[in-house]
Amino acid sequence: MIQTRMTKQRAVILDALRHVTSHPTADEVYSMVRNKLPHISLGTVYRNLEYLSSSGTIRRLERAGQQMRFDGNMAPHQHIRCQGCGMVGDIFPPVELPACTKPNAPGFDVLSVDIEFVGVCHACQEKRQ
Amino acid sequence: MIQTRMTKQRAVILDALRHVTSHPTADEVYSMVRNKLPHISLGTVYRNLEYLSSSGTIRRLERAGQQMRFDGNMAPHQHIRCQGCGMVGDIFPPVELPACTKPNAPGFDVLSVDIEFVGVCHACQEKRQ
DNA sequence: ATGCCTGCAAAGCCTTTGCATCTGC
DNA sequence: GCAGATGCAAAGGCTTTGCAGGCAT
Repeated sequence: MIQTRMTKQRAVILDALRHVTSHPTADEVYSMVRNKLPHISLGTVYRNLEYLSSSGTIRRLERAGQQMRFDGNMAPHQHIRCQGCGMVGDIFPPVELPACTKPNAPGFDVLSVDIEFVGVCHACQEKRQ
Repeated sequence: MIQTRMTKQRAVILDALRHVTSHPTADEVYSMVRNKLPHISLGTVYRNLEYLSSSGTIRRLERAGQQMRFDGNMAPHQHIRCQGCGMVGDIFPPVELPACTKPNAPGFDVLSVDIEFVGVCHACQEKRQ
């Protein structure tokens, strides 16, 4: 990617993500930034989220079957996802596998581990009672 | 869900998943079973995969912003996903977090951990050279 | 015989993309 | 000025769903 220009749209999107801990979806980012940029398009939001995440400025949380979510916090941490509503919370500090862990993965070169927790948020717990 | 009938379609889908270690996507399952049931519809495949996974007969792998994949192997194991092509391999035995691990997840009741590895499969390694 | 299940096709949802225009550098 | 970026809208890919008929129990 050759994109380098800090346009108004990109700056506002990045700023919005950094001032929030809610791990918003693309359309949530879209409505967040429309307060400041009423004419921004959803396509632009997607293009910037794609650029920012693949350049390592933000994190993309991707789970198939659900929407992608984005995180402006680059400090090392993990996530927990609510089984009921999909809401994502932060786990800090991150938990680690024992240092000596070597997964048995024939046919692959292991690059990294991805640890995510599954839980129920308080709002969804109340709904269940 | 009230579905209980072992239809020909459901039996063939389940059988196909159990005789394969490739973690196929829904459309891969579709083409696998069309050998035996040429007139099966993709909708039926999706409905059965949904039923079988939510009844705990098969596993649904939903991670990484790609298509859902399905796994007929219910023995405890983990997965590694190729960064390049999305292929999924098995990790056996599963690696574990230290028994005393308690993630700091304010606002959530933790239910489980989801550990997945990221790597590169041999085919994709050769492409990169 | 009943109502769960299927095939077909259309719709839904999220995301990507083509194109003309605009703008940061 | 020019290539990168935008807005708009259409298209794309995967998944779900409505409906009428079919089949397992």
